Amino acid sequence: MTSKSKLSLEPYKGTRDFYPRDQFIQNYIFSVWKKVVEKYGYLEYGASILEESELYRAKSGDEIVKEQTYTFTDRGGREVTIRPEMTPTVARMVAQKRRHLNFPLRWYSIPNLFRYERPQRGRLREHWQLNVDMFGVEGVEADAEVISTAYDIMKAFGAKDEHFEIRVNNRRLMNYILAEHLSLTEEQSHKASKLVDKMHKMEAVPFSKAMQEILAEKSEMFLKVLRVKDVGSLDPSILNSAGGQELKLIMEKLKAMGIKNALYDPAVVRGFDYYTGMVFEVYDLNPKNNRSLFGGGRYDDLVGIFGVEKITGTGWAMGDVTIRDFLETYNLLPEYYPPVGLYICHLNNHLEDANQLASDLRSQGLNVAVDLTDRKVSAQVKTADKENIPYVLVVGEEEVKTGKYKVKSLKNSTEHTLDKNEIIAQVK
RNA sequence: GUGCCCGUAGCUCAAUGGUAGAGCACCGCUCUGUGGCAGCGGCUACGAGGGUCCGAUUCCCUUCGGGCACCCCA
Repeated sequence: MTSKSKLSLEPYKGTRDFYPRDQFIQNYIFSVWKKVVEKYGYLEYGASILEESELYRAKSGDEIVKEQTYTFTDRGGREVTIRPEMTPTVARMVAQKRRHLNFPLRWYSIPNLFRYERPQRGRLREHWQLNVDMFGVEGVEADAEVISTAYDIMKAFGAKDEHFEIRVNNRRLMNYILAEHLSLTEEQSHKASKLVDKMHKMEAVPFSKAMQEILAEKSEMFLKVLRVKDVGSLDPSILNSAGGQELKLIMEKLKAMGIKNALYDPAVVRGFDYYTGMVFEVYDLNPKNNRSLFGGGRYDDLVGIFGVEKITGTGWAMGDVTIRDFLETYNLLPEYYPPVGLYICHLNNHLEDANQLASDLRSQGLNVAVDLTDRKVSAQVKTADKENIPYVLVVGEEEVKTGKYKVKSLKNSTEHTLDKNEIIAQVK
C-alpha cells in the first residue's frame, strides 16, 4: 500500500478513460443516436447494470453466463451478473408492466454493457450500445421502420450509401429452406447455418467443399439457393412460404422508403437463436475493413420466457466502439470544441474585475472561463488557444475604465473592441 | 479459452551483450497588454519479475500489457 509506483495508470483491462476530447466524441455519437430515434418517436428508458444471473441463463445458457460475463455472488447469496446486453432487461421490463404500457412501444436506451473476454479491435470489455426496439407490432411495417432508423442514423453521421450496405434476411425463410425445401435434420441445419455465417469470409471452393461434407448430395441444391441475389429470383415454393413473403414485403418497403443500399443476403444468419423473422446486418463496405458493424432482427418469443402472454418485438443495437472506428475510417468525426465560448485573461490586480465581467456575461447565458493564474498574458492566451476556445479577451486598467474590451478570435486572429452587450452578441 | 506477433520518453521511431538518441509534444526564457512562427534551455524511457553472463534494454523463462486470427458474438 505504501508503494506508490506500483499503482497502474492504465484503465482496467478492456475499458477506456474518456478525457474531455474523447467524451466530446462520445457525446456527439450519443446525440446523433438520440436525435434520430426521437425523430421517430422512440422513448428513452434505463435500468441498473446489475441483473440476477438467472435472467441471462434463461436466454443464453449457463456456459455463456459463466465464461463471458462478470458474475458474482452478493452478500445475500444472490447470483448477480453485470449486464452483457440490454435485450433481456428490456424484455423483463416490458413483461412486468405489460398491462400498463401503451402498445405499440417504441423504446431506446444507451446502456454501458460488460462482457468478460479478451479485448480486441472493435470489441472491448465495456462498451455503450444504442438499443432500438419496437414491441407489439407483428407486421413487417415495424421491421421496415426499425431498419429505417438504423439507415437514418448512418446518414446522420454523414455516411454515404456507398460506404455501407444493409443486408437483410429472414429466419422464418431460412428455416423453411432448411427444414422444408431441403428436408435437413436438426444437426445438419445447425451445422449448415454456422457455415453460412462464414460464407463471406471464405473462398467459394472451400466453402462448397465444407458444405458438401455437411449436406452431401443436398449441398448443390442449397448452394444454388445461397447464390440468389434478388428475392424475386427465389424458387417459387420458397418465395411463397410465409418467410419468403415477409422478406419480399420488407424489401419492397425499404425501397419505397428510399433506402437504396438495402439488399437480400441469404448469408445473414446472426448468432442468436431468439430471432424469429427478419434479421439484418449493416456492413462496412470499405475493402480494408469489410465487416459487420451492427444488426438486429425480430424476436417474437423473447418476452414469453417470463411466462406471460406473447408480446412481439423487433429491434437492433449498435455499439460505440465499432461506430467510432467506422467514423474515424471515413473521417466523419467532428472537430473538437469545448463548451467554453470565451476565455478571460487578466493583468496584475485585475482578477476581481475579470471575475465580475465573467459573472455578468454568465448571467446573460454565456459560457465563460477566467484564467485564475497570475501568469503573463501570453501564457494565459496560449492556454485558451490550446483548448480550442474561440474567443479571448484581456482585462486591464484601460478596459475597466472604459467598459470596452478587445475581443480576439483565436480562429481567424481578428480583434474587435466591444462592450458587454456586443460581446454577448459576438460570442453567442 | 487456443495460436501467432509485439512491448525503448506523452506520441512516432532509432542504436547497442559494456545502462540509450532523434522528431513531434510538454515546461521555461527570448517576448513583464495577447496564441500560432523562430531561437535557446529544460523534463521524461528500456512494462514488471526471475534466469544465463564479469556485465542484460539486447539472449532465455514467467508475468502484465497491446495487436491479429480462431472460438464466440450480445
